[in-house]
Amino acid sequence: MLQQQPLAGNGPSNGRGLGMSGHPGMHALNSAHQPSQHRSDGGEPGLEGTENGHETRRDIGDILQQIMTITDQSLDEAQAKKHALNCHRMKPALFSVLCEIKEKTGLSMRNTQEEEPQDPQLVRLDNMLLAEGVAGPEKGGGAAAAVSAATSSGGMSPDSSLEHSDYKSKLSQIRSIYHTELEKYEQACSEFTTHVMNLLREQSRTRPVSPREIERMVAIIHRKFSSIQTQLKQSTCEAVMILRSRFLDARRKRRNFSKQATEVLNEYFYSHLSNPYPSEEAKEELAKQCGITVSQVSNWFGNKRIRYKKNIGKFQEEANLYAMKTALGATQNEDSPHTPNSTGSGSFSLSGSADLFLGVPPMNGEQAAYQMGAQANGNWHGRNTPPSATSPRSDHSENSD
DNA sequence: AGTTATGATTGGAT
DNA sequence: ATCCAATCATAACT
Repeated sequence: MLQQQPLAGNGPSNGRGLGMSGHPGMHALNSAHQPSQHRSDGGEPGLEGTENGHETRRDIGDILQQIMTITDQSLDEAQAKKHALNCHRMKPALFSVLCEIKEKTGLSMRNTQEEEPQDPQLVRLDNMLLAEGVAGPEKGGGAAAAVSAATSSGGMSPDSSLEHSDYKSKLSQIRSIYHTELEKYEQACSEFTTHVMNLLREQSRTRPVSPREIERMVAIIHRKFSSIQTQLKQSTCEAVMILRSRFLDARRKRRNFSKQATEVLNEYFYSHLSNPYPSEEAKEELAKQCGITVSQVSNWFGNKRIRYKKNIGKFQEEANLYAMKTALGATQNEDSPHTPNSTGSGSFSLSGSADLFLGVPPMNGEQAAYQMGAQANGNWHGRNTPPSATSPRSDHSENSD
């Protein structure tokens, strides 16, 4: 490194070998391989000429030059050269000089305490995987907890154990993949680390490498590798999320509500036909009764309203049925219950109950009686809707699917 | 298989 | 935020 500074402004060198050939100080040395310059006595490129300081310096320069150009050589060449240099008499001296220089520049001590900031993303992924039961110590508990937590928010069907086991098996699949990949990763990481450490140890014979430095190098390697780890964790998280959405997205695995639940909902709907908009409390109550969520109740009423409105005729039978039920329930307390006659015209025997409105379905005659009842105090579907609500065929099929 | 029923979602309006 | 209307996706039925 101390040689590099003067080189900086030395443009026209060819780049390889750090442009050593252009160094003013090295210039003389460059010609050292000319046979006439060196080897004053036989083959030993040694310190023989102690009485001649000049020659010694040249020799050192020669060695340095060899070191610097070692990267330009083939592997075998370099290996041979390395060995030669290691056995060189000057080596210990040079080594100590390098150590000294290094000490002075303080490079070995710089940045020694670089606390790892613990990548927040990695932490988050770790937590997530832990929560999903993928990274945890034991399966079963974590996964089941995750599933039940998720289902509780999305409405649980009574017979979802099948889906749960399916989910669990898929999750454990992901889990095993994750673990094998993680293992592979760890193995590769440690392999590479030991490889680099060996290299460094090897190098420490020719250049000063403090154990601190090795430590740092290891840390750097780990940091680099951790991005791979992050990627693995991220894709695992994604897989889990996809799995979850696939299994928990009720839209994909739609289950009809239980008969009893639809019964309850329909009862409410038809007994509040004039204003079928349950309050928040009512929704909660209905949800509890039906074993579904409040939002499912809202969905149900939304669907019901629109479908009822669209084709009232179709729902007349159902409406009558529930009206009858309610009527029966309401008239049970009375002494003189009327016979609920569905064919009779105008059987308003149940007008006593709160919201009841029901007329009898005139099979062909549209919904005149109904609307009277329904609109009497609600008018909830009295908006300006397409006039022919009962004939949905009116719109030409424009399915561009 | 094709059709209907039905729960959920989406986009827009209020 | 809630509702409507259209639409999707699946269950249930024929």
